[in-house]
Amino acid sequence: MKEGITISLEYALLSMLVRKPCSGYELGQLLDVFWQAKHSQIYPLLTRLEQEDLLGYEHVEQSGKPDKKIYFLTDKGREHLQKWISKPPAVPIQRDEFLIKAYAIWLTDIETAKQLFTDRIAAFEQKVKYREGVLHEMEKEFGDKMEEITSRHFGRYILFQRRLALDKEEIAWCHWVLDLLNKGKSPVS
Amino acid sequence: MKEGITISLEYALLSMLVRKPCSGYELGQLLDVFWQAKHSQIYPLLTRLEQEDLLGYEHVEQSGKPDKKIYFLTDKGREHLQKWISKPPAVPIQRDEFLIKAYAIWLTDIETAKQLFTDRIAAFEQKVKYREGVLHEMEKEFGDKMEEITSRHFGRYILFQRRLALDKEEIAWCHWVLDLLNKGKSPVS
DNA sequence: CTAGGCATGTAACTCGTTACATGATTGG
DNA sequence: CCAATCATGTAACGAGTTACATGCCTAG
Repeated sequence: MKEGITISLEYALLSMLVRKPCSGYELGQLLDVFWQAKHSQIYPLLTRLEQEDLLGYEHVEQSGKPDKKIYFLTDKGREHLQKWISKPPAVPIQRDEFLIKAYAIWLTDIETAKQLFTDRIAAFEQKVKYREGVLHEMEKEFGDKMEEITSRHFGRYILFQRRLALDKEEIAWCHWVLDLLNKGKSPVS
Repeated sequence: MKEGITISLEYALLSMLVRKPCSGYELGQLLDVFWQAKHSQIYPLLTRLEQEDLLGYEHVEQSGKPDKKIYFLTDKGREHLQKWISKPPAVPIQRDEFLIKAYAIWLTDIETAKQLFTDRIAAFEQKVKYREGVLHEMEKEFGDKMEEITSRHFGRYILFQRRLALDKEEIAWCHWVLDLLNKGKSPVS
């Protein structure tokens, strides 16, 4: 009893920690590529996973900064994660307010519409820059070793490549929409 | 007081209904392009929005099928939505278990990894087919009228184009990963 | 004859966010 | 001096899911 309360975040944490030990704080940041969670959800969950012996931790004292707990995966945790991977994944969900606004964009004037899309482009260009930076760092550090499935950096590498491609596609789409908006505006033909 | 409890789903419903009146059941299906919600969340919300005079509804009797309520947007609802559109959208979130599995894929054997990605491709090819079908229907029905921002179908059109492009990009990425997996496997060089 | 689609609703629960709480250090 | 970063935690609430409930019709 009490077992089996799933929670995908649980596996998200395990999959991060199997690559390298992290503090809860660090996990909150790294998680962002494929899952979003606030620290208020992460910390209690880490405590629970530690109590279930899926994780262990080491207390690290720091000078000038608060102390931290570095969590690592136990053998039990590794097995737990491994068994889960081959099971069929749940259907993906995406919640993006921008898309609702885009759906109802015909209600607004062209200027407001353009503003929304140019802001979107700016935001995504920031992301692209950041992803490219991370990928550049990874390449410097690991070379094409991470292109091998046996590398513990393989997963992170392919996910950053995916996000990058998707973000670029989103930008391209925004430009396409902006072109449509401009076409409608011009009083030519 | 009591005002301002946000909920993006509220605006998702309004933006659907401003295009055309729908039943709660229908909304649940149409919503899928940009927001996912179960009927147990939709029905009570529709009731609330109706009580707040943002929506009205008409009771429609059907033969062979259960009766239904066709909801429509009131002027107040339209204004409410319009005001919201120009405000900066919340940061998007995506939760996809597959990505967690992809992150930890290096833990598994190559066959399991391949299976995961080929299943993903199959699922997304289904989606692409469906989106293309919908776009085809839209083109037949409205022609390039929907490429104009003043058309009430503009939003739906651009969102389907977006989803289609993104799904295709996802498939391309999966193939790229499969290539990497095959490279590692072949005992050539 | 039974599984699935149409159609609406409520109750109980879990997942996830916001707000509260603390505190030292660094950069503008 | 104020904001941000590092670092961890709890409490209260809101958002979203699962399960319960009903009932008729159609296709395999």
